[in-house]
Amino acid sequence: MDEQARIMQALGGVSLAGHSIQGGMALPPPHGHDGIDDGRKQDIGDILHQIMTITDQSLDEAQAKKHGLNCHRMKPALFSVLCEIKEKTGLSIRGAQEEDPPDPQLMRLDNMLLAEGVSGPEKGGGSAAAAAAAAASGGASDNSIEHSDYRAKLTQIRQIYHTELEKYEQACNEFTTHVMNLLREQSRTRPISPKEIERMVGIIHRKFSSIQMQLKQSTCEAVMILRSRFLDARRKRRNFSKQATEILNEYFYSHLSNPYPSEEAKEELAKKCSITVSQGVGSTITVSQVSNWFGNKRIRYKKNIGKFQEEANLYAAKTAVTAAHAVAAAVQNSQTNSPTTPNSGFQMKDEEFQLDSAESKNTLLTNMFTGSSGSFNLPNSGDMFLSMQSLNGDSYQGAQVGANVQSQVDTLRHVISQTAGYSEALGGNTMYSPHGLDANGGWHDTTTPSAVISPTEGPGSVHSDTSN
DNA sequence: ATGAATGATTAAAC
DNA sequence: GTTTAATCATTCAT
Repeated sequence: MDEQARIMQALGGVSLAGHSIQGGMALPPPHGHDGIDDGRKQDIGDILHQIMTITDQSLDEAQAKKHGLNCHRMKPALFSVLCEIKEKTGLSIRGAQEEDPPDPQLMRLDNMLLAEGVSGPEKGGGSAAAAAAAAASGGASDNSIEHSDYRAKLTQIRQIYHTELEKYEQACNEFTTHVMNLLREQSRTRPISPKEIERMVGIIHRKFSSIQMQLKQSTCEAVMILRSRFLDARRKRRNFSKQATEILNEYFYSHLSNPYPSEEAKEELAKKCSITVSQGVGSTITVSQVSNWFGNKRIRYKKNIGKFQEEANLYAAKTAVTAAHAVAAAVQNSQTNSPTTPNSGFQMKDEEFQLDSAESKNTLLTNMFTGSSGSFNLPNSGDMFLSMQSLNGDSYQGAQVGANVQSQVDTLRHVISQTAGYSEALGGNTMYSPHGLDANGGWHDTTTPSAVISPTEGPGSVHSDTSN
């Protein structure tokens, strides 16, 4: 009967997933031993000794001894004596220790695991299914794509938790069965009431549930760590790629008078930024990230305009090239083409000037406006600004090119105004307020005349709907 | 190591 | 819902 051996092994210590059950698991000593006077009868002493040591014997030995024990002539007498003693000592389970009070900490852990979706009903199948589902719905919701990684990891934890829990449960049942068998067997040689067995089972279950609590505890910890690492995105903040920042800055400085991109514009910016960065490790940039960026940018720009002047000039000049080119194209177009078909001229590919004239025009414009020496003062910046405005508002009113150019007017305006105030700002006086910012520091509503919606856009531009 | 830059979060206001 | 202002936490540059 190898069951005996297995019980012995089980009693020696149960090892589960690294946790070993030690101490407290041993069977309680048979009751009433200390009630017997020493050396009452040699036979009894022998039998007791055999009972005590039977578990140490090998299988065959034990089998033989047990047989001998059961056939011993004194056995019935000893049994009744043991029964009597046991009754007298009255150790027969008092109160059965009431039902274990629900441990508040255990309840807390249970609740948390349930709330985290670790111990609750399985939703979404396996980890792969969950991840796939998250990825599938990613296009619709930013949340799920952001948290798909988190969910995958959570499912992992959940799986580990469940398998471990099952293992514990199984081991607990196995162990209980073994102990019960052992006790039943022993009940033939010593008196054991069903109550006692019940109590033993209770003890075993308590031991195992304390181990389960450890498991729950560590699972909770794991979930907490996961939470803090994944849900708090600040922990894994990555800087945007150079290109993405450039795109965002371009938009910002070319819409300086009203740097509040519409939802649509944000989406487009996010798409653009994501495309340009798609190859790299850099995460795709979401609409909410664009919103964050603009929020940060606005407040930081406003807070310390001086610090952003260089950058502003850079981007303003950069887009000013586009604007200038657009204007030039428009002018040329209006001169050479029929005003009724301005589009054909305006849609002239940007690659042209980006290839052959971007460099020269860029430096030209930059030098012209900002003055490479840094001391160049634009005496008639206001005139230039006005001329620009009239260019846009009057000469081409009604023509769609004017609408398109409008979005660049901010840029030119900015370059001009920034240039005008450049030395002052560098001197530490940041009192000067650039166009688009009112005295209170708010972006006033520059009433852009019907020009905000541009039906024809250059390849590099983002749909700019400044209404709203 | 240290401070600046920067993306994200938060509360409060609209 | 969005925006502002303050703040946090990380990354980058020195």
